[in-house]
Amino acid sequence: MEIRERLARNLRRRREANNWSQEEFADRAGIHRTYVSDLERGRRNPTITVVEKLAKPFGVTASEMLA
Amino acid sequence: MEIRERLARNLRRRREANNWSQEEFADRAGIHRTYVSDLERGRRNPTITVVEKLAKPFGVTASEMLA
DNA sequence: CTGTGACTTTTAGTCCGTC
DNA sequence: AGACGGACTAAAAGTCACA
Repeated sequence: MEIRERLARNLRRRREANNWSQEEFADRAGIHRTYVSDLERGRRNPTITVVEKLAKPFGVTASEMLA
Repeated sequence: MEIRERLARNLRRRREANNWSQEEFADRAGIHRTYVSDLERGRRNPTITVVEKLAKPFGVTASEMLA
């Protein structure tokens, strides 16, 4: 699943760029810690509203998270 | 739900630009006709793999469908 | 051709952990 | 700090008959 990989890499890259742990990011994004872990490993197929939540702490759009 | 609206409009706009009925587009995308109807009215919260399916017939990326 | 309600199956997403 | 598992609930996937 190509697109999941792309999201996974974007997420991890941006989170590490901000020096946030998965847990800290999860809190900021309002999602669960274990879910962030799964997403970064491309194990999940999130909905677009979740992608929007992921985008918010970075101040980017959902579209950019999938680019 | 902001992002669902954005997807809905992009989808309808692009489908009509190609002069495809919902049914014809559904066939091309490999999803059900009524699901397309729901999506264009913002009634569904699709996963990113569905967004990818929607993007394919237009030859664009999933990211562009959410832009 | 498209909208809609109802429906069943599948999976998204949470929460408890351990390694 | 993060990977990973099990069990659970909420919601999405996917389809249909009919307006």
